Amino acid sequence: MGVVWQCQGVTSASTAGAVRQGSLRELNLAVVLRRIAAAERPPSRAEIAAGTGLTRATVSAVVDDLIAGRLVAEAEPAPRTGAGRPARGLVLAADGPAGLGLEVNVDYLAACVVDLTGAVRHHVVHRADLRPVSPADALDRLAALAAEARAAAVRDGLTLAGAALAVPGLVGDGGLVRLAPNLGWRDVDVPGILAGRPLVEPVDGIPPLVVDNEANLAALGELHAGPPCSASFLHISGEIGIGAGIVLDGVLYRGARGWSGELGHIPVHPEGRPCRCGGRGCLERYAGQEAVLAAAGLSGRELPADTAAARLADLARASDPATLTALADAGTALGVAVAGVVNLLDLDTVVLGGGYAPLAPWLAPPVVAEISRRVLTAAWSPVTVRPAALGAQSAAVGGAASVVRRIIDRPVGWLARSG
Amino acid sequence: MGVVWQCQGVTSASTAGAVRQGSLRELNLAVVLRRIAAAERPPSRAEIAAGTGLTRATVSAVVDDLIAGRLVAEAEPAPRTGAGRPARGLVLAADGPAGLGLEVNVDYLAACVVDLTGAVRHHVVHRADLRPVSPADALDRLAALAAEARAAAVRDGLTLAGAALAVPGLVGDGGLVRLAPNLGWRDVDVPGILAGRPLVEPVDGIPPLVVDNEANLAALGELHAGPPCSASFLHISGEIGIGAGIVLDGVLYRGARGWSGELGHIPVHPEGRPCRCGGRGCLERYAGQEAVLAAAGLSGRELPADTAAARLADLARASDPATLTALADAGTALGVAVAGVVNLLDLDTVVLGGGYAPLAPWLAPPVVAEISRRVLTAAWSPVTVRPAALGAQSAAVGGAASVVRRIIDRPVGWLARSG
DNA sequence: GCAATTTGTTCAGTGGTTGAATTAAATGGG
DNA sequence: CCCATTTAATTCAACCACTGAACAAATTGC
Repeated sequence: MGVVWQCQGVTSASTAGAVRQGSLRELNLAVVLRRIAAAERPPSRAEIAAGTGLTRATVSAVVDDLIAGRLVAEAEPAPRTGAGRPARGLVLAADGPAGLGLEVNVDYLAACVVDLTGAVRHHVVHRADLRPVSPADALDRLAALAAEARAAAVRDGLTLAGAALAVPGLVGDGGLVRLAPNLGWRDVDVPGILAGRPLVEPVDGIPPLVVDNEANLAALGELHAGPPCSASFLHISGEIGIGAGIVLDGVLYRGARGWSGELGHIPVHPEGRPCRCGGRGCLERYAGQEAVLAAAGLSGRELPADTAAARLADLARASDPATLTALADAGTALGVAVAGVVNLLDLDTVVLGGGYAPLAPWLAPPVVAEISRRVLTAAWSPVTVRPAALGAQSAAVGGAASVVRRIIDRPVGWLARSG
Repeated sequence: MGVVWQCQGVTSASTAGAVRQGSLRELNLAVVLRRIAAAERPPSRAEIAAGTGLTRATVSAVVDDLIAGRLVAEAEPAPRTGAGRPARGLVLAADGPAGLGLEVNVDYLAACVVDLTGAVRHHVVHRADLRPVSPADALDRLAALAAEARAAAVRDGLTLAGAALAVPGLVGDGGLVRLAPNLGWRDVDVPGILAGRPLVEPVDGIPPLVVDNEANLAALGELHAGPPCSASFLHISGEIGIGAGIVLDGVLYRGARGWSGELGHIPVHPEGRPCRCGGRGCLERYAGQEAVLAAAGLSGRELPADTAAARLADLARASDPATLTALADAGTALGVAVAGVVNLLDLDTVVLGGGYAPLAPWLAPPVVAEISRRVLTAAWSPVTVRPAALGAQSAAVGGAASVVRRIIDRPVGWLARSG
């Protein structure tokens, strides 16, 4: 089994939308499964029929297929509501397909398994400074971690249907990592290096390995694996660089070339501090990790990137004046950039993730202040600023969740597998 | 026939996506019609079948329905290509349904009719300073203009299937114009005022009147009525305020509450000139019409808003130094804001529309300069900055085009009408 | 004139939804 | 305890729209 990369979200223009005979069932499988996934408590076949407009007969037939394919299970009877035959509740199966989420970052590797219900079933983290390690060696270690997670999943009766790898950098066509500055990677052909490693079972319609930006996958995690949230939000991953995942109307927006979310280089002081990107006054120079550490009187080189945020949070909790000022200034700069984004996109939620998550108590107030000062429509309806629900490891979880989401959105690929 | 407002792009969550028996034909009607609309030269039934994956038999049946419903017509035989029975080309009908586009702006009213092919069949403009006129009176005059356009359309055998009204302001639920500062409107219930005026024939699935922001409709015009363009772009309407219509992956993004596109209040100098919005250093204060006129030594009050841009263009063509400096500075400020947007959204095209369209020769170079300086990914693939293809009146045309687009995207509503 | 070729139509066959009738499983009143 | 009532889920004949193959139509080229 080879490892193939496939661009996410690209629909072939050739046969786009054509509805053939069998597509009817294919589409209705997805409709019913999505409804089960989105419901707050296990719905009955009758409720699904009433909600979708399909006949009870059709829903029964579709549900039979889903149960036979181990995507759905019948839950214990729901609490009595009144007269009549009791409904049998339907839930997503916890022993069917699962997604494998992987992450390479500056000072750790991670692998996790998420099942259909969105539960994180396994999670392994391997701490190590990966800057001096070659890409091939780093991916070797990652493959070992993945094999470990896979074995654990198989023991639970789960089938890994696909994998997603989060990297802190720009990803181009074919899973090529164009540039991951803090990792020191440039033009690394990840699928090529991992080729031949059996990470997952092949499933029609699910790419065996998707490589994506860390911020994008973290946003997907917030959307699919976290508690119910707004359909249009910005997830900010504050690391050394500042990336953002943009979710609009419930779908991740990747940009014309897949390079959206470069929040770190939004100008906040057009003729301010020079930036390594060639511009001046980029947000990264005011709210990036290095800038905040320097303003707080710490040197970023001394401590691993991952603990930098924790260190700052400790100092802030201890009311260290330099740290409090540094965080307030960073929050203001962040707020200026975010206010512009909110004015442009009319978002109702901003999520502080990555390294910003533990610092949210100090960053959120100045961000909110700038938003209410600068956003025209804030008067009519408020903008929520909150820390990421999944915390720092959300990229790997988000990647795994994006895999199971694909199955929910197009279950026929999985059903065709087991025959 | 009452006038009803309906929010664009909102799919009812209740029956979302359920595919019933008849939906099959409904969806395939749309697939085939879209293909005919998107084709560069009239495609044959066989070409459509090959392109969509449907059978020739199915395509024939679908096309028969479309021809019977006056949405499609057979074109004259295409030039010979070789052996075999010659194909009969299919084109969108020019005598079927059409859209009515309306616009209220500071110093003019406009009405236009666009047919299925995207051709502007009629266009009436009524110049008048509307700032001293009450909303009810302004809408009265607009209704008269609409009646005129309607009569002309009927003479051509066209049927008006829906109307869209562009206003320079924020539009809330129910077509309520929350705030149109330059018009002096606040909480104007447009559908209520126009209620009872027969603007269009009722067609299932097409709201009789959509009220929308001018920048949104202008972007839709660029997308649907202009020459083929990128699927992800920003259309900037530079008037007294600066609005933007955002098209992502071929669909207009309206925001969580429908208030996206407030480009004018993106901060470009966070502690710079105070703005009437309450913030400081908003783009509008550096690149808005009033700011540019003042920098060029002209007073905005003297001349109607519409001719201000033309006046500036004249002066620039005559190499007036103050005007050239003013435009260069405005372009730089615009470029700073746009660079941030492009970094965030990874757009490949920026369209200068509204009052910026005639000034594009002077504004585009500094915008391009800021983009190439500040956008990380500009090195890999360039960003196009160009004037709007439809020019200044694109909002009305875009509104009309958005109506016919609805018919192309869901023809069954129209077909159900004529029985 | 005839074979070759491509387009478009006809028609029996089939997959999947529909709607009504039927069975299943509970509650509650007499 | 029995039975009417109520709601859930299944069964089954009917029907709609697509499928695939065969056929008719229209043109080129030998």
